[in-house]
Amino acid sequence: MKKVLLRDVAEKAGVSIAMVSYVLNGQKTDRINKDTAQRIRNAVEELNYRPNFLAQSLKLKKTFSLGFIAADIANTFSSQLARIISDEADQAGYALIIGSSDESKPRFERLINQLLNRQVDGLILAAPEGSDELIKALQDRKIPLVLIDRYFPELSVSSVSVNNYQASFDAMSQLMKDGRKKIGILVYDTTLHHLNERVRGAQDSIIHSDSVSYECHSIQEDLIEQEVPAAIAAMLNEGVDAIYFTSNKLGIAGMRYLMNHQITVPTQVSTLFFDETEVFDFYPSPLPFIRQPLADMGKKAVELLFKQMNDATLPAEACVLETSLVQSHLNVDQ
Amino acid sequence: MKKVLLRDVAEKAGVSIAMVSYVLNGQKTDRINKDTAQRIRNAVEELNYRPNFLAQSLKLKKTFSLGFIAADIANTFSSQLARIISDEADQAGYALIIGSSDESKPRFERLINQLLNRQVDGLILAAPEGSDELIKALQDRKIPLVLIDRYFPELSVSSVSVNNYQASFDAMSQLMKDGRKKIGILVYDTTLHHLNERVRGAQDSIIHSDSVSYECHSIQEDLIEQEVPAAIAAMLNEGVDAIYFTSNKLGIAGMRYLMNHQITVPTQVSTLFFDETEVFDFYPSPLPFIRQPLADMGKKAVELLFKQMNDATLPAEACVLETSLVQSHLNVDQ
DNA sequence: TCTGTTTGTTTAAACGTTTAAACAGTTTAA
DNA sequence: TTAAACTGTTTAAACGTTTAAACAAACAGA
Repeated sequence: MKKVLLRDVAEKAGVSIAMVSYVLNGQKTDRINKDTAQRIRNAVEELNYRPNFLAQSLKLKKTFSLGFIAADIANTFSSQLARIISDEADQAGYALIIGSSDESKPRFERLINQLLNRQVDGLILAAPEGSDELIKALQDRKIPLVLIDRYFPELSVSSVSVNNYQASFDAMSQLMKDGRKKIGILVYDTTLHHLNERVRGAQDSIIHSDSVSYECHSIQEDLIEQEVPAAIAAMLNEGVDAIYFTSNKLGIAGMRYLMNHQITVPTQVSTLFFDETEVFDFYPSPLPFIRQPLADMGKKAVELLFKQMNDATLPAEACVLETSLVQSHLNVDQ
Repeated sequence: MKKVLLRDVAEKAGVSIAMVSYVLNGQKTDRINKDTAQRIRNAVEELNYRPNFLAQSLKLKKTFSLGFIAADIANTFSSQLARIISDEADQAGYALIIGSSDESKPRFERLINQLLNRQVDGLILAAPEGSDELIKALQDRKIPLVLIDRYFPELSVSSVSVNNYQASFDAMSQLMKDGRKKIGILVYDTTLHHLNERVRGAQDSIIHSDSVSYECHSIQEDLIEQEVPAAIAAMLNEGVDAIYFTSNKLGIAGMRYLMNHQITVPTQVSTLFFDETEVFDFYPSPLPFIRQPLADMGKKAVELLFKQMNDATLPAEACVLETSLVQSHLNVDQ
């Protein structure tokens, strides 16, 4: 079962391979004889010819594939994003190669090199901590590139993100309006700007009111299962009456602790999550959370990327999308 | 910022491009002058040369990439599998291109063609309903291929799956041992063999005991949100005291219904799930489930695929892995 | 001195496409 | 009648690698 080549089609149709190529690519249609064209199309059909993508790409210097490096593809946030980006790319005739850095900078760098070796036409990146110079270097090499979720304020690179500061600010206002007096904030110990913005927004909001206080606990990403329980225990000890989880993984670890210790929400302590997960469905009470517009983010990222691919001289564009504060996940459709 | 080519390196080192290629690929090491080799390596380093993957692949007729088509990448089962397969491929120096058929056969076919056009070296497929002839055709074309999760008993293709029948059989035995008398089974209305095996195993198990009865409800995949509530309502009406959800999506939809109607588990009705999800963490009582050995499945699939890629004449190998019945997800690590 | 071997390197074809340029034959315009 | 323009098709170079084969120089054995 040999591979069918352009040459085989040409032979069968009794023409040169150039003719087959022209017909297949719809070029010189005004010049080519209708009968010949039809003969070629028939041969293509009969032999079930499929062009070799590698050869095409090599010649055209375009692979019609995009790369997406997620922060952690096992995380719902990433996988849903991947799904949307994949669909968008697909619709435009592009394939998507997905990688997961697992928040490791060396791994991130390796993946980028892999993708570039494979000559992807553009990159969508959820960049891990400390990867700013790396991103800068890519930009200097004029590689079409869009950051998603995370971004570096000192870098002028196209990006899609949400209003982390405002979202947190508003969420805390809501908690205070609900009468919470002492708010605990859980965040990663990180330099990632978007996460710190979440904390800053929360703090600024709480500072406005002098009857409410807060305490902020930093968690090492790789020690979630140890440090989150400790932090929550400490908070509860301090009389915290609301906890703000600034990421979904922190939230899940936190809720697991609360459940294991029979601490009920919102009666004993109330909670607020950044990001939505299916797990909320299984908790007996509504759990309010900040929803990111995943679909819009993915679509916008692909859109910005295509823009750049079409015109490398275009200036960077930072797109900031609005989040929404959702009171409950339950009973939405029943 | 022009791309650095083999030619540029050769020029810089004052040798032919063949020499550079030989040095880079570690060939003819006994012949090549040590100094020349070093000079070439220096030039490679200084110019930061990266080989063009397309050109390499075209020449070598090998792309060092695998394709994985998931049933639904937004489903935890698929995304975790993707993660494992991706890691395994990565370790072997292969990239993974991921697609999601969303259980649609036409989409599945399109994805396969895309992947083959891109000359992937092998495929790992979670095949949707009715795709048996398609798989057969691929096999006839001698395309290295491993089925995962789903398989077709009438086809002799390499596959990795779990003991669906036995898992269900044992799970039902456990429910009966716990005193359940009337068991409801929820399954998709499908011809997918692995799902039907789950039902068959359950039925065979229950039939053994004449004091226990069961009823089985078939759900249309695209109407889950309507049909699952209806089925559960009907079951409860019939006095069912245990429900077996044969897939995680069915389980989640089912639990959402139970929660919205304040029906508690296991006091009012007990449950059993095929597949594990993070959502179980958030339910106040332990929820028993059948666990599939995801990591083993992914690893085995990659292993079988590599085997085939290395020797196309090898016979198909069906690998059936053992599941485990887990009583509770909670308190495992605290 | 001649032949054969070893060492170090280059030449050139190949992988499967795309496409500018060339070509031959026919028609049109002056 | 001759040149210009058009029609339909082919030729051949290019994309960036790999690698078999050829080559040249140095050396060894007779």
